[in-house]
Amino acid sequence: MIGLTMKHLRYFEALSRYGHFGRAAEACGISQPALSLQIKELEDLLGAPLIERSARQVRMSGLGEELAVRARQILSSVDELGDLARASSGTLTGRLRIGVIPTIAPYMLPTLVKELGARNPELDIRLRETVTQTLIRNLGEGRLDFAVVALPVSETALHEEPLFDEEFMLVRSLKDADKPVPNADGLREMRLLLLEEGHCFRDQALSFCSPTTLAPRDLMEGSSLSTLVQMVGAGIGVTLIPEMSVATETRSAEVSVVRLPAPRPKRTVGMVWRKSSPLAPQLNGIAHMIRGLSRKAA
Amino acid sequence: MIGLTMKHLRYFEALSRYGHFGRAAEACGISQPALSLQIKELEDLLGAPLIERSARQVRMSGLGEELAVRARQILSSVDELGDLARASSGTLTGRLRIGVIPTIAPYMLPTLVKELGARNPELDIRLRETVTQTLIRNLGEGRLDFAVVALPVSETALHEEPLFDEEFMLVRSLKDADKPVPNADGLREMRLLLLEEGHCFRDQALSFCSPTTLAPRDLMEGSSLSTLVQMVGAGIGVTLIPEMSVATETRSAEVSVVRLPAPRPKRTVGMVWRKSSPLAPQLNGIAHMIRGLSRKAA
DNA sequence: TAAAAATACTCCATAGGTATTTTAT
DNA sequence: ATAAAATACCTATGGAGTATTTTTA
Repeated sequence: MIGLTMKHLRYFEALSRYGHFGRAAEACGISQPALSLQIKELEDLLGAPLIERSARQVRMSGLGEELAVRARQILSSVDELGDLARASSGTLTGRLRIGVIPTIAPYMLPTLVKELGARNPELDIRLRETVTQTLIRNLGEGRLDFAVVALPVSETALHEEPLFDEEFMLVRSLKDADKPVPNADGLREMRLLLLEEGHCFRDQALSFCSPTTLAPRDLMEGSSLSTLVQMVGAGIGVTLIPEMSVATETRSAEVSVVRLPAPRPKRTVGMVWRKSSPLAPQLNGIAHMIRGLSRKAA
Repeated sequence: MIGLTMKHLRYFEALSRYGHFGRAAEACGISQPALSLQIKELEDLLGAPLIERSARQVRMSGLGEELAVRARQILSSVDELGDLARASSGTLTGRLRIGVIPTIAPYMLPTLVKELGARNPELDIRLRETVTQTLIRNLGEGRLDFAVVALPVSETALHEEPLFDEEFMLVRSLKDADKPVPNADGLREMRLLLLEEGHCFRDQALSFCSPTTLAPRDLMEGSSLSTLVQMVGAGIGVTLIPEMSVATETRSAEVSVVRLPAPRPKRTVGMVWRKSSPLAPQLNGIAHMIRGLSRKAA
């Protein structure tokens, strides 16, 4: 493919993403005709139509779809070259894009960002908080440098670096504080407050209460651990929260927190990054640092 | 990595390959200063030195080595985009680069090329005959579209498509034609003629005669099956050759060819190609065609 | 008729050429 | 002294802009 340029790929990728010449051109910071021309040139180069032009909508041809996928891979590899160069300087510099799931972010980010910033003053830290599924996709697309999630994620292209295990704690109303601590069977009889669909912590908590597909008798949903704890405080039910969130979430709530009996539910918190990431040595360093921090906190 | 172009990668890849600005420039079809400029620009872009300039020799820095590897991968992915487009036309067109090992090439290529050419008049067939190891490397580098070798090759990036199994035949002097057919143990007592190092067929034949590391008592080497058979004809020893070569190689030689007793040595002949190859459907078609040809020949 | 893509043209940034200088052996 | 890379300078290709036309829902 002599004659093919990065611009061809960049512009075509944008077109496939937006499905609109004008929008794609804007995203690329060029004019619509400029993009049109480059796309046409790309089609000439490949000798086959990439989009079905019906003047009102942009539809990818089969070849176009396939090319878009490959173009994304190539562009992501190219972007990694920049990381490679920055990583070679040894120290962590430039931009670092971190993704964290919502049930970890509020409790870990403050110390993590503070430490990272202190040790690498040059570092431009960008954060993204969303569910595991989205983080994994973003990693694959090269839009994140690493993510902190509950392991395993089981993606062959990603490296998993365990950080620490942590138990789930039972949160219940103060007036239940004297009652015996329930086991998994007991929990199933209570009104259990859970995060909404999409959060892995919801699934982990559920799988503890009902290893089978049997759902707990009564179940309510909230969108953050904070909300759940507040609801418990209001006497609406009980919930499970990870150990690291206890200090923050129960500070302003009138609730009782107890450790559950064995088999104690737990999750493994870890970092994940692309196996191809040139930042691997630095990321391992960060993992080491986090382990140090969590040991100090414990 | 905004601003990075294919040219940067192409030129740098050439420089890393030739280790010489002038030679690399020539290979790229540009002048030496033009290449110098592009390399310098690439270094500025990445913000780090890629080569150690000591005026008399070009040495890659650590970063340079790593970049060269990644550049090769990217360029090879880019080259595949061209195949993708050609493949989308359904029929096999353009250039098809085939690699075949020496113990298959002379017996299979004539019919293969004839059939392929007949069915795809537009096809520009390029051939390369060399040992498996080199073919595999060439495949990985994107310099071949597929190869015909003895399976398995066990490369995770490559797809293996078995074509047929074939036995090894014993070739001995005409004056031994009446003697009983030796087994593996018997073979070890004879003077065995083998291909020189590097040919997988040599290893396959050896492993039959001496499953342990025990080498046969007496061993001589030749550089082609043809030579080996001629040597046998001259009464120098015995040798093993694959079934497909029997017709060709024994036509002009005064030798006796017999099938060996069980466990009969055999090899699996198959095609291999990059799992990412867009030509996969067409290559499967070729595999199908070859199976048909070999059935007819049998 | 209105929104979106394709054409027409103009301009300038830059890739690449030739000629030359610098550098290290 | 010489081979090889860097520098200087010039040219021309083509990428991108604005203005406009074509297309079809």
